[in-house]
Order: sequence, then C-alpha cells, then structure tokens
Amino acid sequence: MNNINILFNLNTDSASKIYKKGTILQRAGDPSSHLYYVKKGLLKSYTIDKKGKEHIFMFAPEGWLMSDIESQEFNKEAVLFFECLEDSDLIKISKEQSTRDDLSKEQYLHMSSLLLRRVGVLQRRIIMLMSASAKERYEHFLETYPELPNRLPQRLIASYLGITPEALSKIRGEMLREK
Amino acid sequence: MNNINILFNLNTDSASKIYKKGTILQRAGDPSSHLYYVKKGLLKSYTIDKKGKEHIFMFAPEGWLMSDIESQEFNKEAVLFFECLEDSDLIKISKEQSTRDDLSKEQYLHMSSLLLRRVGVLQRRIIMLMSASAKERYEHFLETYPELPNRLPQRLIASYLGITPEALSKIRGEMLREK
DNA sequence: CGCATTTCTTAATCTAGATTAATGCACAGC
DNA sequence: GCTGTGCATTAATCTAGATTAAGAAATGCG
Repeated sequence: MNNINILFNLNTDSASKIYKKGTILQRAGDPSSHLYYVKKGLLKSYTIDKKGKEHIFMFAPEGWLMSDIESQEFNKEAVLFFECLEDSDLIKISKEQSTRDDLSKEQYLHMSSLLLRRVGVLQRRIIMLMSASAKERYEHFLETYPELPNRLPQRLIASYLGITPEALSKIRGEMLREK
Repeated sequence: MNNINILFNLNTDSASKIYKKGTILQRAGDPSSHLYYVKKGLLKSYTIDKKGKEHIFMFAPEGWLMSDIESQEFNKEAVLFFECLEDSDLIKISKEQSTRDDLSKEQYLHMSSLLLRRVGVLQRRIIMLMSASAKERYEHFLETYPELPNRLPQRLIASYLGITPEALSKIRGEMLREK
C-alpha cells in the first residue's frame, strides 16, 4: 500500500484509473468535489482570466496530489481546471474521504507534513512572483523541477512563470547566447 | 485558554509578552526558530531582494500565526523578516513546541484546518499575482481585509500587492475620481 | 513649539514584458 | 503523402507599472 492509501484509508488500488491525455478532470465553476493522486503521468491545474488567458497554478507529476484547496476550504465552486498532460494513472478521492475526521494519529501527522510542505512551496512561489525577474523565475523553476521541462511544452512553462511564450523564448535565446 | 494554547499544549499565558512597535522578531539569515501567535497588535513578514527592496509576504493581525514555513520545512535559515507594526502582545512558540508529534486528535484536526486555510489563502494570492492587474489586486485586498487598510501606511499595502507606492497612489487617485 | 523625517501625491521618463504579426517546424488526421 | 493546426522563435510596437524627482502633508521628537 502506498502512502496516499494510508493517508486516506483507501483500500489498495480500488480507485486507480487511467485517464487519457487531454482529459479535463475538473472545470472552474463546477462544484469542487475531488482530489487526484498521481500514480503515473502528469496533470496541470489552471485558471482562465476574464480575457480568456490561461494561468497555470501548478503541475502534478508522479507522487503529487492535485487539489483545489481554496474552493474546498471556502466552500465555493471550483476556481481551477484540472487536466491530464499525459495519459495518467490517478486515484480519485472524494471530498468526504479527504475531510473525514476519524483518521489515526499517523495519518494526521502525514497530512500535516504534506500541508506544511505545500505551504512552503507556495510561500517561495509568491516571493519569486513579487521579487524576481522572469529570467530568475525561469532559472529557479529549472533548478527546482529539473525533470519537468522535458515533459512540458514551453508554452506551459511560460504560463506557470506568469509570462508569455514569446517572453520565455527571448529569455531562452539570451541564455543560450550567454553560455 | 485560547485556541492556540490548546493547539500547542501551552499553559495559559506563560509565553505572552508585549513587544514594542518596530521590534524585529526574526531576521532573514538567522536560524528560523520560532512562530508567533498574535494576541493583540499587528506584524508583517517580508523579504528583502538583492536590490534592497522590501516585499511583504503577509500581515498578521489579532488571532493570526506568523511563521516562516518555507525555511522550517526545508531546514534552511530564515528567508523572512518578522517585525511589529504596532505594540503587540505575542505568544512565542519554539520550533520544538510546534513540531512535537504527541498532539491529540483534536489538536491535529485543528492544525490541519489552519494549514488548509493557509493553503487556500496562498492559492488565491498566487492566482491574483499572475492574472489580475494592480488595481484588481488592490480592490481584492480591500474586500478581503477591510480592517487592515486603516492600520497600515499605503507604502506597505503597495508592497503587499507587489507594486510601488507611486503606482498605488495613482490607482487610488483614479478610484476617487471614478466614484 | 519647531525642526527633521517619513509619507503621500503628481508628473516625466524609462523599461520589462505584453501584444501583434510573420515565419518555419513538427506532427496528427485523412 | 498532403494539409491543417498548434508550437516555437524573432522582431516591431505598445503599455502597465517602475524609476526618478520634487513638492505638500503628516508625524515624531528634542
């Protein structure tokens, strides 16, 4: 049994299922109802702003949990879209399963540890968005997630960084020339 | 006993102490060692970038917990400064107290709930930074924290929003004229 | 009280990154 | 094998917000 089964009292692999690349698991505006644990594959979560532009909130490769905690926590409809970037093997976890309050001490410890880690990552992201240039954010992304760039189109990396594909392309051009 | 005492097994008010406005509780670069619970008063946490510019990560008014989870979680030196914006009555909580693993189920439940809330708030902040204009972020700030603006200089609000005081002043001017 | 320091505002100029547009490529579907 | 659609790159232009500068208002302090 893997960690996530332990965490949510799931029985072995009952809920694991393969979703095709391009599958949209959740749409903004839907009632936000599930989390997804990625056994294999890659997901993105994103918002679409009022001009129709997509902004990546996060990627979830193997071992990550994809969730829309803002909407769950504030009881509003989903604010994020979830989509498979590759054929993905996922465990779908209902809101009820994830918010049950009859977990064991070990489970709570594990849950707290996951959440603390998440807060730490989000803190860094905010600080980078506020204080670093696009190029610095790109370099930080490459260092932090070295295995992701070769699984992602530039477009999506740019969106994660909060810039346009054109701006990222320019930065990459500069970095090549500098070397 | 208040919630935070319950959460961290603290005995009543032993650790509560008044700190003067302007006191720096933690400096970036120090070993990150404590959290602070705000009984009364107001704190800010911030980074200073390589150009010497300050960027507010968050404000902590009454009832909030100020922490530098990134540095605690990744075991590095503090990345944030903590400073009192008003004379503040604070409970200082050591890393050991906050990470002990012998909490009760109720305590873990409370802790998870706090962390989920925090993740939700940070998610919104990131989405706003990536997808909304300075003016939209300002309006969102006013709606979300209506009691803060009259306790804060514009400068710090601007820093929290990720813009300069000049840009915020311009936005405020526009909003006044529009009304 | 009076002086110094910080805060806020307005305005002129500058710049990182957005927008628009055009070109070449890769590859999916027929 | 062709043809359309999306992706990456480059370049020209535009713009939100930064920077710089200066004056007015507020605040702290001896």
